[in-house]
Amino acid sequence: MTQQGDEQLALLAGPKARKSRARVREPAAVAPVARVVVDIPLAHLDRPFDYLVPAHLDDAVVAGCRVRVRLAGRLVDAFVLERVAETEHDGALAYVERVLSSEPVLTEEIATLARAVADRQAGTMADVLRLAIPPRHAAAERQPDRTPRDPVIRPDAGLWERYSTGPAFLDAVARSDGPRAVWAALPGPTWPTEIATAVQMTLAAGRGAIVVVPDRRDADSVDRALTAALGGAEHHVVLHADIGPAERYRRFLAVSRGSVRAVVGTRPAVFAPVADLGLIVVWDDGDDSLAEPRAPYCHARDVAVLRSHLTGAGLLVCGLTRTAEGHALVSSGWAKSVAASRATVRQQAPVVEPTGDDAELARDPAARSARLPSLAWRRARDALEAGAPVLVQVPRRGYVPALACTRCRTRATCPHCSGPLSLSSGHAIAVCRWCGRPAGGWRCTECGGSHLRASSVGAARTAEELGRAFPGASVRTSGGDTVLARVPAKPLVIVATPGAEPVADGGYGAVLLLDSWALLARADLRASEETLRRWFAAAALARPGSAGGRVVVVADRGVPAVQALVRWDPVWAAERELADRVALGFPPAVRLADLTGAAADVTEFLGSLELPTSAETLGPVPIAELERMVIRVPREDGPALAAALKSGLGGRSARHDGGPVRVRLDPVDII
DNA sequence: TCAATCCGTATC
DNA sequence: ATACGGATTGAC
Repeated sequence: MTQQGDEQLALLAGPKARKSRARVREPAAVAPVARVVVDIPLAHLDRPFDYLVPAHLDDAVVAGCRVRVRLAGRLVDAFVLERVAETEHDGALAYVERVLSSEPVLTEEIATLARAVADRQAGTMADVLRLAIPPRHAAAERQPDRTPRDPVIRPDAGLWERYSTGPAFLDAVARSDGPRAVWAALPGPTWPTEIATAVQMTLAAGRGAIVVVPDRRDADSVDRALTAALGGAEHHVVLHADIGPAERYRRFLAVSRGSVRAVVGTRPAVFAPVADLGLIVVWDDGDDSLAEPRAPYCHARDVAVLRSHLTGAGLLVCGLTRTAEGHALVSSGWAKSVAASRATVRQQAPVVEPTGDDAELARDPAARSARLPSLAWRRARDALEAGAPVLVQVPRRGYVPALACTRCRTRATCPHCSGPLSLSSGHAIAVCRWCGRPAGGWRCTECGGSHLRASSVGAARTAEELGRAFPGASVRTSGGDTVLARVPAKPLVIVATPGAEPVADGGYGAVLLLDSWALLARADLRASEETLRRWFAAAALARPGSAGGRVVVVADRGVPAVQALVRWDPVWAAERELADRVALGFPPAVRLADLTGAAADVTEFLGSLELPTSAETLGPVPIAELERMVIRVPREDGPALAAALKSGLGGRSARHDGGPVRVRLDPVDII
């Protein structure tokens, strides 16, 4: 049947074409059908297609390799999922046109994972594979493999003994039990070493490990710790954008060919084809960098959860703070909590002192002009006099102001859907950024106040202003393009934006957290969690309280985020955050879909969906020239929601009607 | 009656 | 996307 098609083609094409195609193809004798996934980002083509393997490509077409096939008349790239004996397709099969490389870059495990991620996100497998498999670089394939050498394993579980359930977790890793844990790391610079120990244990058990981190800086820290733990740099690879395409593919091959069993890297590393995976670590899962900004908009933590679920690999979701999503894994019973006892925390954490921003300003005139509260100024001066560096965290510019109660400063939320309220310029009445309803007659849920104001976004104090407050100390800034990695144990003032705080040798004597309102008042559902993340990241660089480490946070003592910092209790904060999200109907307690596009397109698309009966639609909200609708379903209906969206998108792209509608599930930045 | 064009559908 | 088939339209 299939040969027929080929002969017909030859006849119709006439002598000229026959000349260029001298060879009449015939299918391979064994398993002549290649099931492929085509690299086309169209929802309705997101399924396997069968092609015949011509006899002359029999050896070259292997499961997982890249090929070129003809689909609807044009040549497209595809990955071979498997070779099978028969097709279920009714029509004639076309032949595989070309083999780009026989390198099996798509393993069965990653194919299954990519399918699951696409299904969860209402996206296509092709989009996921574009993240998971780097572009080919022929030269790298020709390079000989490194011969794997067993790493020197000298497990040192000491650091993990500081956590009550830490040793149990490591034991389970060593037994290849696939333990799942959510770990709140103690402050200080040891977390990369603790992660390296867990990786070491995994390798010692004969399994592979992946560590996913938000950025290059963290990748470098874990890289150093792994090099130290494994007795050399040859037992692991580092994956991030800065290494370039050729090197990226070379390292990918080292993993897929099995010469390296440990990987540390940014977002895409969660898809690394590590064989016999024993552990996935996701560090600092609250960082936005772990969320894919383009389709399929997946979050590395969620991918890791799926991968752990599909393969039985262990999972360690961790950070100095804990996200509501991380805590949900604990509260559902799927993962265990790993945290230090209160006594250990008191030993390791710095002393945190809040001071209101309306508190007494420092008497020193220079400190006054920098608007430094007296307490902050005194703590910094004491540290500098003791010869220790001081870290000042200032926020980046450009936060969208939200509305808050004038009386008690509680952030104003929509009475209808609990979305954040905002005032757009020229409008007197506050409007919900989620459902678009005007919030007339608003009342504060905390104090009953009825007046709103835009939370002021304090301008970041300049380094010069702060420098004048501490004559004699030199001031350095870290942020933007100039990020410092380390600073010496000298009386320096370091002004840094969140995420750019350098590590100080021996720790900072004092850490000042300024402009907290700018952080807490962000028009973002995750404002509180994010603020805490940034505070903990900076505060963790201070010396322990017993060694004189002090943290001053300019914020109201009564704010829960401040309490969490003072008590150094990220688990308590996460419990609270999750409870709030359950009460308000936010992820991860529910699943949200964000549909954004031209108003008519969004309306039409929404109308075409066969949503689960539990679905609640919110909106529309104008977003620039476009419009946003939000669909909310209970968590258990998440798969049904994703399936409905996928099928709706499939219909749309098949009929190519209407303009583009962007569909994101549980987007991190929804406001 | 036939060609040109439009629309809908499948793409292996 | 793009290619194809069947329906539809319009000119002779």
